[in-house]
Amino acid sequence: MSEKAKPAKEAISIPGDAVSMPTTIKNPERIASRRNELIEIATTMFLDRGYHNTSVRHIVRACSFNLASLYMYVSSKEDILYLVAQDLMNTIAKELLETELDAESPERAIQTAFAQYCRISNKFRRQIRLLYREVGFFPEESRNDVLSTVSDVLEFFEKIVVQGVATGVFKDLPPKFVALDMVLAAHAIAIHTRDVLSHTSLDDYVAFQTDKFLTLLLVDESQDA
Amino acid sequence: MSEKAKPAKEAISIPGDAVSMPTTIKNPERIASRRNELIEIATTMFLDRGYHNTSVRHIVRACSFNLASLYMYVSSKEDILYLVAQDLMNTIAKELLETELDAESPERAIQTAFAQYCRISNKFRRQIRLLYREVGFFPEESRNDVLSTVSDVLEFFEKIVVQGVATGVFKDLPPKFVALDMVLAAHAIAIHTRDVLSHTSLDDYVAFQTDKFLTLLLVDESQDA
Amino acid sequence: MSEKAKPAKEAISIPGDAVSMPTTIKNPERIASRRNELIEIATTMFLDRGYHNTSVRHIVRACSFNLASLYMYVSSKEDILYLVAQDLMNTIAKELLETELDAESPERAIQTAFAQYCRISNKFRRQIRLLYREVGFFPEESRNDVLSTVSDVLEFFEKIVVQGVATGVFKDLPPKFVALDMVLAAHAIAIHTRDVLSHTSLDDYVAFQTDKFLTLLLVDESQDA
Amino acid sequence: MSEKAKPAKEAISIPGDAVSMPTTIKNPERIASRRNELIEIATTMFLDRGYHNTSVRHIVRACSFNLASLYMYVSSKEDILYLVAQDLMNTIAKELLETELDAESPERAIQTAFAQYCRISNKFRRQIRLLYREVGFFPEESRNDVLSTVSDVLEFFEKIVVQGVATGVFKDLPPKFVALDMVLAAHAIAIHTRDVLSHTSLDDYVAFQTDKFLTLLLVDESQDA
DNA sequence: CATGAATGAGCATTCATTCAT
DNA sequence: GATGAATGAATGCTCATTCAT
Repeated sequence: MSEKAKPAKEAISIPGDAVSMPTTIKNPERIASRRNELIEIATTMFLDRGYHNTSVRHIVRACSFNLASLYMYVSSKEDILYLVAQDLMNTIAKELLETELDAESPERAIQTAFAQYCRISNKFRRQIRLLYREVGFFPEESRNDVLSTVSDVLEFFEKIVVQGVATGVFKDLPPKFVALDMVLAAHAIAIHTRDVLSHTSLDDYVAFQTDKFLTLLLVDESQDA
Repeated sequence: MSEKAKPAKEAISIPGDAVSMPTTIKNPERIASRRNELIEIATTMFLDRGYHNTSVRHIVRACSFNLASLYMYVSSKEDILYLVAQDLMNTIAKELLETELDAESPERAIQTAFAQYCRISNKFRRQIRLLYREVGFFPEESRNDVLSTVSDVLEFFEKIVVQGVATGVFKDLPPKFVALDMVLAAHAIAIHTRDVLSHTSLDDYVAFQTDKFLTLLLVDESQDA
Repeated sequence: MSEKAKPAKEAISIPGDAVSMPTTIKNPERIASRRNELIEIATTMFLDRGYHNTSVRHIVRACSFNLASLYMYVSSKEDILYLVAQDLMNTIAKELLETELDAESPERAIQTAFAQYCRISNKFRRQIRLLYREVGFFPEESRNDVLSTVSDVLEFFEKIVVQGVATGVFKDLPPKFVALDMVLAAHAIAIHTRDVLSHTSLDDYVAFQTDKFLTLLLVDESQDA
Repeated sequence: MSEKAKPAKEAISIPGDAVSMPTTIKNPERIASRRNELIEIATTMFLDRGYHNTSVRHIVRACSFNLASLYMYVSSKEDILYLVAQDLMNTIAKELLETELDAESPERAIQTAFAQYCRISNKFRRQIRLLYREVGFFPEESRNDVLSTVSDVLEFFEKIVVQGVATGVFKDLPPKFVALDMVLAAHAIAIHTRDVLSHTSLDDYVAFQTDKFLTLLLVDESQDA
């Protein structure tokens, strides 16, 4: 590499590029920056008013470019939703998947991971609500793409369970169901905020759920003693 | 009650009456029948095409009355959604609340109630999805009204847990959280159909969840002996 | 018929009714009057600027109703063109078909009919140009419908030729081709106005063409004697 | 001519040069080649989708240069249509004008010329339809320019007639009208394809028309015998 | 009480064209 | 000369809602 080479070139990730979203624009950095602006603005608006109550005009009014330009970076309103959803899922999943787990103890791994995902669910409450609401309107392909990130999250928990079972620390319960249970318990913070938080604190809820999962998973505790 | 009073008066329940939904129409039976027709027709359409892709014109085309008349019985498109949501929640809650439970055994009561609610969630998958999606857009008052029925469902489970704890059959776990867990586990059938049903049957899922809840709730049987 | 009956009821002809152009409007007279207004205004504009350069907004600005109302009487911009084309063709064909012909003499019938159609073609020059231009853009069904009126015109001439041939006054030439020739010669006044009128008068042109057709058609008179 | 002058200078004919079509570009060969590329590509598209349904973007996507460059060689979308129309007319006229005629016999000349133009009209059906449709929208100057080529075609026939009349082979009919008749009869193959071809073959039509014109033109055949 | 007809405001999208580089 | 990117203005059409009758 020469010193003058743009070393961060690889760092530019173009939103929507994964699933081939066609553009006449040549400069990838420009695409990235325009789409990112779009994502930021549209996310807020979709969160505030919902996808269907937000017009493209409304979005673009808050952008640094104009309506016709918008259509140089996305090819439909749905594309914007897709961009937003993908970004949301990525942010959420990334924050979870970066969590450092205790490789020695599945028990502690579960505790850490679940606590982390609860924290994330709490932080991204509205985003998760948006995803629950609007992903259903996606066409096949995009929906699958977005849901694949949900699968990543599920797998993250699944793997911990599988490892726990493999090392004899956890009972032999179906890992998929256990993982789903955990994800749901965390999502409930976003989706059923009232029911979760009206009577106690978030910490209490997380503590209860953690206890529950460990009780279920850990092999006979009485024998541990 | 005057002699001239219509004795069946109580039998007429006017949809939407709970939460003030103003009308200039005097005859309550007319209101009830019009609104019921509306609910029936709109429900199908919202389920098929979604709320936002269904136009008021489209709805009214299938009704026995006309567009202008519709606005004598509801005051906006949102009102129709509210009517539909309320009806859906009532149907679902009613079907659960009618379940006959074994008053003697909280264990069997839980089994019955949970199995029943899973059956309901499976039967009303699309309806539950519709509710999850659209209720968030309701204004305060209507949302609370619809969600109060969710509370009824939660309480139904809560009471069983409370009773089980009271009779010493169940461990002393927070009943609200346990109830929420159960409701979520059932809703997952509707909301996360793929994840729940792709690898096993509904029965397996229900069995797993039932086991889980009983394991959690029942006081250590081995020590009882 | 009672005296109070609306005797002219049958007289209301709804433009576009022949080919089923759906409407939510119930009152047929209203449909007729709205569509007629539309036809009158759109015809002028299509004539002035062409179909593609005339926007629905532009048309409706000159109407007594508004954009949304327009779409209660037609279902697309194309429908307007169809209405206009149909009306043009009907006007033209009607004016021709009403011509009283000398039933005794095919020779005089041809003279009268052709002269009349030349007069019409001259009067409706721009309309004929419009039809030539835009009919090609119609979808199958409407095009056939409009072209069927052209066939009526062709048949009008064809019948005269056939009768002339049958009575031995005309030579046995293919009537379809002869009729087409006549129609084309008349249309040329509209389509090739420059070439037709730049060097002589319309009368000269008509006289030339009439002579031509009679020369072609009439069986050798000199030999008859 | 200087020695350095490009000797083939005269060979480069710049499309659109006849009628002032301004350009900032200096190199005439470049203009010619760009415009020719444009003509080739746009012709296909106009033929396939019509002028109004073809966007400048669509055209340029198939070109070797880009949108902004296009506007260095033409100054509007209409210019492209003009270029195309001019080229179409030239191609058609050239193919006719190259026809070798029997200088001795006006009769055979007419036969050959008309047959040839019918062949051309059949070959270029869609092109002729395009011209009929769109030329009317041209502004004065360009229309005249395009129509002057039509005049060339008319004159081609006119001259034969004039010569026939001059040599006493043809009757003294107005040559302009006869020529127009012939051109129209040929164009009918393109414009009234259905009516011309639905009942017989092209050859029959041409034969009929040829007979017709000869019957009209040739001086008293009975006396020839 | 019912309804036929109307409408203002809005929608997503596309266009021909221009200009800074 | 070439081109990537931008943009103002318009397009056809639909919507929820209202009123005169």
